[in-house]
Amino acid sequence: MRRPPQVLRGMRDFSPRQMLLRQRVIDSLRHVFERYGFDPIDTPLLEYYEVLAGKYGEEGEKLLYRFVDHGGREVGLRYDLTVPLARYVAVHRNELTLPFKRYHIGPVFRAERPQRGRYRQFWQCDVDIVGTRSMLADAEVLAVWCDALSTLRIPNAVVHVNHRQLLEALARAAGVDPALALPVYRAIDKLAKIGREGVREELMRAGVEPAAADRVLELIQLRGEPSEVISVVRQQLQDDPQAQRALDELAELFTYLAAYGVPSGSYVLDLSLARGLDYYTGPVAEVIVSQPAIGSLGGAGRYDHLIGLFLDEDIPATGASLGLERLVEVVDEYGLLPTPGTVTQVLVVAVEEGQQGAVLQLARSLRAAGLATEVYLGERRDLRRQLQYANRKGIPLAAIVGPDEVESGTVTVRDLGSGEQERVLVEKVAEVLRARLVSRAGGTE
RNA sequence: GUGCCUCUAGCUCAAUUGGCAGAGCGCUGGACUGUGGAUCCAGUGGUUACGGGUUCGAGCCCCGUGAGGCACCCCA
Repeated sequence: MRRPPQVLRGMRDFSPRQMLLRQRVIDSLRHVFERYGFDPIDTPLLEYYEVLAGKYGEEGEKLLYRFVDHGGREVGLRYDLTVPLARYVAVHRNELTLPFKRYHIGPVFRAERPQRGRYRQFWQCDVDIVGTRSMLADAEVLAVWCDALSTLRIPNAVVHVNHRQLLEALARAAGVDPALALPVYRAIDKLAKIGREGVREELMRAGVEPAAADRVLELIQLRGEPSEVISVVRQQLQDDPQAQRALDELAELFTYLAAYGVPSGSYVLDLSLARGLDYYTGPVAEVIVSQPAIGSLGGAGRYDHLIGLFLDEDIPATGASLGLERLVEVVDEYGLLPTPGTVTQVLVVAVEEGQQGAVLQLARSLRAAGLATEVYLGERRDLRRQLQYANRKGIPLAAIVGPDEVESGTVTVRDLGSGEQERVLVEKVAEVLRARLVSRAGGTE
């Protein structure tokens, strides 16, 4: 037997069932996004390499797919949807009414080593608000996030919030130049994974004095009800004006978040949260889910100077991203969205070859009535084979036409799930099928 | 990008110290000429991921490549 070719590392095919599930998740997200007035946009998968270069930090840069096209252009596959948005805003600046709210759902590429929930091609689902510094925008983006997560009924998802400038204040508290603070952030971010002592060791290794390390540890261990954490940190960092400003912003953000009606249990202020992407400037957030050990479902944050890299003018922006594959992983794990293996709702079958004409005619009228209708196209069309096809494919209903039915102007409707069967007049078939589909859907929920 | 583990039929997995490559499920046909999913019977299944090496002999040992997984790094 001939060996079929493999797909590229970190890239996958999707079966009909998988695609139907992915589409359902995407549909839910789209509906949530649109309910807040975000409009869709799309951008090319390929950008000039220059557009992407220097936006993601040293580590991110290595993961960029980069090549020269046949015209000798240096190009790159998009790494996220945020930088393309910034480029889009720069290009279409004069057509946009600010604040500009858009959502964007599509594939991005990172040349990483694949793992569960981590692929080289994956989909991001982003909402962003461009053109306002107001914390109202940051709050709205997080409110949309929480709405999306609860719409999908994702269990145990918690939004961890922090502030970039608070992180820098921590680095200062540790006696490290903010510009050289990367190892400190890295250590801080591992708190949940390696624990207090682990972080302490790593801070020391980064050259932090023991006393400063203890002070940092004390701060990052604060987590929980935002207003309480904020007041404690406010005292601890009272000599740091930048930290005070960040705390003001966070206080405002959390006030709005509550006003948006986001349940207080779905987010925490977590001073140990660090995010790697270079472009973040203000509040940052991450959705973390405990159950499938998949890490974060999404990242969010304010980036007030990214768009300015493409323009003379600096335009502030904030946004949030969800990873489709990781959402689907959770949805799968908990069976949150039972998905059929086919879109087909009805198979119209002929008992004998003589009824084939009647079958095609019935199929046509069922399609006109809006039902996803199939006829069996195989060469051997005995009844058994056709029902077997319906069963294997997961088609819920069959409409059977035989000599008796033709003679009496009826159709036999068979429910493949229950095995129930009834004879109905041709004119009523669509109605009866629809009723059965509804009761099925109602029954399985 | 670094380290470790894995790869046997479409799927899930067996195969003694290196000695003829197996089972269940699936699939095909039949028991069943107007009824799928149950049961029974029969049949179909393989370059052991790919390429090389050692050996009288390799699924098993060695090297390389590819893919998957775990950790690191980083992140969605």
